[in-house]
Amino acid sequence: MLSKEELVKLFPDWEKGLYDAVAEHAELRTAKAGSVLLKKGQNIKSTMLVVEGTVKLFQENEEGSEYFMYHLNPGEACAVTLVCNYHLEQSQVLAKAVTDISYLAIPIEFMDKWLNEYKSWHYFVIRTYRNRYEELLKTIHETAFKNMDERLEFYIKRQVQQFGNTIKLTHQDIANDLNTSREVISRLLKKMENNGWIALSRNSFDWIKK
Amino acid sequence: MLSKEELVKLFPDWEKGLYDAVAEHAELRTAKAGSVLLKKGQNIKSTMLVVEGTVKLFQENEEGSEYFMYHLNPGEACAVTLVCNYHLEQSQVLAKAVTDISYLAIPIEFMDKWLNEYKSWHYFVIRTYRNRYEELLKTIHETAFKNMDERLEFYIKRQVQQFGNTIKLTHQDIANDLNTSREVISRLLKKMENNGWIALSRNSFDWIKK
DNA sequence: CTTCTTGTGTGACATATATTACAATAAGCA
DNA sequence: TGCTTATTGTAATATATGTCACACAAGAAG
Repeated sequence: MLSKEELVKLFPDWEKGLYDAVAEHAELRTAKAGSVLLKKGQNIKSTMLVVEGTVKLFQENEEGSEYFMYHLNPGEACAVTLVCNYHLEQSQVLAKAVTDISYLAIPIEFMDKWLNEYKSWHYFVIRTYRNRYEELLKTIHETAFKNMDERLEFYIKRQVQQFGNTIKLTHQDIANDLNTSREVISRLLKKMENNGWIALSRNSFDWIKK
Repeated sequence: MLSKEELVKLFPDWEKGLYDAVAEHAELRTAKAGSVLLKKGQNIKSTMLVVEGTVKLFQENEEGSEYFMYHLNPGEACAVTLVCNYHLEQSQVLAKAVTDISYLAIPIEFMDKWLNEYKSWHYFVIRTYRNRYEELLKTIHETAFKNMDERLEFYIKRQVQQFGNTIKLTHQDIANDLNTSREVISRLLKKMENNGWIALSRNSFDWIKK
């Protein structure tokens, strides 16, 4: 398990007893970059709190296409797994590790209990939902109003904010995240390069726009 | 104000003191069908709990285009206005009355206070966020993966669920909600009529598919 | 070095949706 | 009643995106 100091660093607003409860009942797990943490339709058995690395959240459709929604970073929780006490809830989303990650897994039976016992947990849950709700609003805004060139630009900027100016993704990766085809992304990236926004190479490119 | 009985009916899971607090501090307001309750960018001064009628929530873009996300019904709250205590938060969404409505307006200074004092309010806030989060997921699913014909079908079905088989909207209304053009909607509705799904008339149509 | 696999570039074409233009009709009102 | 306006129908055309086909290049594997 993590030391109390590490927990405090990641989750600064919790109360004392909550750190102890987490230390006692959470399991520290790791996952390799690219691995699937939660599938759509899967029964939720535990809550996930990110400790290290980055997680990507997707909407998934019937044919298995994925649509990128937002990132989860250390200190953040997967909203969908936070409140699923009563109902045997199934996940509506797909979660994947982008990098190698470690996370705390807490059996969902504690969720209801902790909501009752720890005010700071309650606030944590609300803050998590609020933040994710706002991320979804942004995603809807892009998807509903913008053309692919602008959506790609927004997507790249999110990547830059997460990982820095070098984006280590293939055109196919991006196409999957935006639910379009590789050719469309290749063409638009080429246009961005001509505009001096990016420098293309194989398997990656750099955001160089000032 | 509403009687305690009416409050209990609308919000069955609250604790005793919360009904009293609401009775004391909430203001019962009304608004005409079509009126704007909350604009994007507007400072949030009070929380809205729907008492009667239906409210529509939109995403709004820079040019003032609107994109329909979901309905709010009696007993439901506008998520974005629920947690905005600290920051002088601005609304990210647009809310409009679909029908004549009445609602409870509670000054936001009580939000933080009540979170501290009433466990049932805390649960109410979490449940609200969770439900709205799930509505947004559905909206993203439609927008990201489906073509306009399927999105229109989904849209109509939501209307039917809300208001029954007769949909009192012009083609232009629907086009605005789906961020497309009137002609597209007219063509698709005509196709649905040919398929025997709907019966068109002026200013309204009926869902007749079995 | 050669071969194979994966990623990228690009043209041609198909399709979905957006835009423009205009006619026809029902509803509302003077 | 007749005029006016809002709504609907529909064709022609433009644009954005999706699909197919194929060439070529960079790395990986042998």
